[in-house]
Amino acid sequence: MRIGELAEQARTRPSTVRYYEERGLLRPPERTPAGYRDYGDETVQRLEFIDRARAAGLTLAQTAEILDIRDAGRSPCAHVQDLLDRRLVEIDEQLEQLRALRGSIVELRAQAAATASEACIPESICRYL
Amino acid sequence: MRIGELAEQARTRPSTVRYYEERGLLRPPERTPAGYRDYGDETVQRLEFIDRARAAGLTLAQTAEILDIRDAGRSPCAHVQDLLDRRLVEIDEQLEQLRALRGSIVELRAQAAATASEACIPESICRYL
DNA sequence: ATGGACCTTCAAGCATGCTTGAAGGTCAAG
DNA sequence: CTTGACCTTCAAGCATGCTTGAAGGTCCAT
Repeated sequence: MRIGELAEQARTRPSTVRYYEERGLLRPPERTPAGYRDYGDETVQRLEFIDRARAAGLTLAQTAEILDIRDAGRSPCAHVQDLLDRRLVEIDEQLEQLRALRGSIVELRAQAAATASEACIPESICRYL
Repeated sequence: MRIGELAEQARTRPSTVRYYEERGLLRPPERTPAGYRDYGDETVQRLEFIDRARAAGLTLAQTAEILDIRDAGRSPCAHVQDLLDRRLVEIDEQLEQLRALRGSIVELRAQAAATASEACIPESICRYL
């Protein structure tokens, strides 16, 4: 299978497939006599795995690590569990930051509403901030 | 006041101040005979405003817009209110996405826990994803 | 007059995940 | 034999908010 068909089956693009190869997520495939990349069906699964990893918020570097472990013949599950656990911590931190940011914006609005518009003098630029 | 002292008073750095000037958030200041930038005290307030805008999650481009309006002699408050309202919508969307992502990771973990480790075959790469 | 702290400009780098462009080779159909 | 779709490599661009580096000028104290 050539790169175009592979990309289509995995719902991505040739440029992305080449990029993944460059980043070490895909191993360099066989080549046809003309130099075209020639993939087997299993590469579709691999691209789908990469997509699931992405959907879980893992970086390409982390995904490459997982694939390297699998390619070395070992089970990446423990590593993946660890990555997901840490991702969960990060997500909770991000959630907390976003909630704090949301709170401060709401508060800014409340303060501005309670402030006479005359208070919005050039020196302070804007009473909303 | 030269750029180093300005940066110190506003708790930032000379390189940042120059960058803000380049991005249009600060107007080109006077220059000393030697060509050094020469700032007045009000620039400290302006840098502090930029920092508050950043803390509210506004981009430099948006902050520049606000400052342009103020520099044109008009009140940017209505615009700022609009920006903050839209920022709030964005934050809510991001919160929703993060919550969804969190949920799917938790679910992945639950599924993996319920799956025999034998199911973690090379073809599927990892039962966690 | 020399050292060091400060300033100048302009260009490029960082991180992430790709995409786009340039210049060119391959291959099947008409 | 030409057209067009597809492929190749390598380099650079995008977006954001800066930082860092190179090469050089200024200024004050010693």
